[in-house]
Amino acid sequence: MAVARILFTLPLPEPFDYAVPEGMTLQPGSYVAAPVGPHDRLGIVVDVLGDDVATGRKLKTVTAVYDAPPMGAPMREFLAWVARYTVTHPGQVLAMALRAREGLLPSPVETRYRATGKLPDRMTPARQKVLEVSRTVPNCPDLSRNDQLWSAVDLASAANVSSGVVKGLAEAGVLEAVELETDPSFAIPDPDRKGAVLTGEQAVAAGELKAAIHAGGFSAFLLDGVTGSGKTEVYFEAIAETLKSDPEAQILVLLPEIALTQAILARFEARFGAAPAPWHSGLSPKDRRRTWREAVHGRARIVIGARSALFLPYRKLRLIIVDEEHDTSFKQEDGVTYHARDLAVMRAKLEGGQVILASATPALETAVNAEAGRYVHLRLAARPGASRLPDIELVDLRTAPPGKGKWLSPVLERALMETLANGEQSLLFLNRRGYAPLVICKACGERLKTPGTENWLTEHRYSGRLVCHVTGYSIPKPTKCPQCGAPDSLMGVGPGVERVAEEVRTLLPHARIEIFSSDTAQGADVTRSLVERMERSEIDVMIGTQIVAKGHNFPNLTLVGVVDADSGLKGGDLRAGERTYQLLSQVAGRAGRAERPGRALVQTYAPDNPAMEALAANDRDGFLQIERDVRSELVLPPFGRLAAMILSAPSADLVDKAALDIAAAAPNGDGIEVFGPAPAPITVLRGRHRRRFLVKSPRIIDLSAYMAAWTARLRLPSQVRISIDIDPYSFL
DNA sequence: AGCACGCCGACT
DNA sequence: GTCGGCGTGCTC
Repeated sequence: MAVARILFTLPLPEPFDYAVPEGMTLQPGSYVAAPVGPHDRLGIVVDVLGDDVATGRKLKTVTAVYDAPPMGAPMREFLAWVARYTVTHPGQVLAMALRAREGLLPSPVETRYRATGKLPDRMTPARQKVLEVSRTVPNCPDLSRNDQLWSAVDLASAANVSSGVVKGLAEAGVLEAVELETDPSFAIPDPDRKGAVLTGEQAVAAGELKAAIHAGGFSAFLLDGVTGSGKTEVYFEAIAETLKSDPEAQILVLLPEIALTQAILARFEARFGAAPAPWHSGLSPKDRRRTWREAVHGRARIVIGARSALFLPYRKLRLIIVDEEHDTSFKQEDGVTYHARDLAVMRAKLEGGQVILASATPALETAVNAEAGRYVHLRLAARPGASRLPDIELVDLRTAPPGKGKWLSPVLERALMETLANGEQSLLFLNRRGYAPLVICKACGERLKTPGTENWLTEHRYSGRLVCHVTGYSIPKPTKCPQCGAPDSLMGVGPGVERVAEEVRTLLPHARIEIFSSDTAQGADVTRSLVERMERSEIDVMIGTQIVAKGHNFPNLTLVGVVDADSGLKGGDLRAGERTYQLLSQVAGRAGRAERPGRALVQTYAPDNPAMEALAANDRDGFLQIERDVRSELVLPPFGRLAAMILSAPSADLVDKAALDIAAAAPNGDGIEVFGPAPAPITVLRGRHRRRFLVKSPRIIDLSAYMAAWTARLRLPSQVRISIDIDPYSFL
């Protein structure tokens, strides 16, 4: 009798051994159920061993093996590598891969009815009505074909009869029952449909990708081109080539969550004649199960998803595309902390496939890898068609400040007036929701905060509330100061989009003004309607948060004003300059995308900051060079390594005490510096007080191993929890 | 992660 | 005298 070594989706210290029953064949990667304590649990076989391993041991028996292709060796290696790198339990990483475990079972079926053409022996008005309705197509989103397939309930209610009538007709053979899979397979993409005609430069890039796919084996590419340069068309060619090269090949396209729109799905469908399989946190349990099952069986050929789609156990993953690879939403911040872009490269390497990182403003890490030759650098410089990048001007707020109580400088005010007079549109960008980011009492100077924290409350006039953007805490705006009791003394300080809108209304009383932020654009419908009205020029001035930076193309937009370009630079975040550059160049790129030339005015108190200078000069590579030198000098990523340890406990007292013990337990290491403890970026989260250590090391040090060694020897009170974040992104 | 076992405070 | 708090340890 063989022995199976099984890794469970539980934080057990190691894989457990089980006897394999007669007649069950298992192999490494098989999905199995086996008893752990009183319950059967899901796991995968990591090894199949001889019966000598069982001698002298009382082993339990594997309960069942699921009918799915076993998880391949590259995926299992990937999961093990992720666990080690992120200092997480292997079982917990496995749980991420098996998040839709219902997909291991066959699709549920539901019974539908259709007319057979036979007539009942006895016709009644009710039966007549049912027959009429049954010849129409039900309004059912799951049926892509023109199927006249009705569920008994829908048919009865559409015909306005009782379900007994339908049942009777089915028994009489007038209606026939059809079993329909609840989770049908996805349509198969067709790589031979014609794509867009590529420009010379695009064809060269596509040619390189195709050659690598044809040659096989791991290779990584940076597809580097401004918005509108045709990156998508180029990687479509790589997808088509991969589909052609192997009838079982699967392709994963990773996008920032916010970019996973109907529009991008439609674009894939137009190119390949089939919509890709979607994967993101908002999927219904049914859709989640469907995509998971189809991915595991290798039937979903193209999966398009947010960062977690990287953990699906594809049967044969050959190509990964990370679009907008610089986007910080690829960094998972809670639970298992990982960066999907970095992991995508590792996964492609282990699978022996290709990975394409696409961006107009590559992350420094990516640029450095490309420069070092680890990635093939494909450049798309030209913007096809008449559109061109806007002229970017810095507005020096030190010499041309806004009037008292205002946030728009005279230069920007004039530009807004001119643009309106020309019948063109303006977009003002300010990455601050609400009316004012801080509320103080004029009488006593009290700053209103979320109780028990240092988080300021933001005034929202739209809703008449004070809201904490960190914890979600929210109260109606008090009529008197909660500290000193002075009436009508609370005053909003600093600008938010609502206040800027108010200022524009005063400046341009006849303009049509809208705010576009996560507060005003709740739900896909409202968002779409705002975007459509902007496209149809029914809005003159749009004031938006970073939600406007992504992807929309407004042909009549010719002026972009950045109200406070410096806000992103504050806070000592090591990627602050980089992120500011990426965001601002993306926002500025919204202007003048059609025939009309655009203009971007960027208000700043720091016009000589390298990020600002490079932005004005449209010199991305120059900017990256400066950032690179700074990071290299300071031995920060990607030239050094960083890790964070966050500890939390129900009380500040407890967490501070634990922090001292943890600090004392830090192992010594050559070149390793430990900073902290300090209050964590979010000091109080869900009732838990948090402290953080930051660890810095040279590149050659295995920082994951160091963090693992440090935590392994800690003995902490059970209320204190610790989590490790390798290569943290938030520092504030 | 669950779940059971085990030792100290407010109840019938 | 018990019911129940959650701290500690185990699961092949």
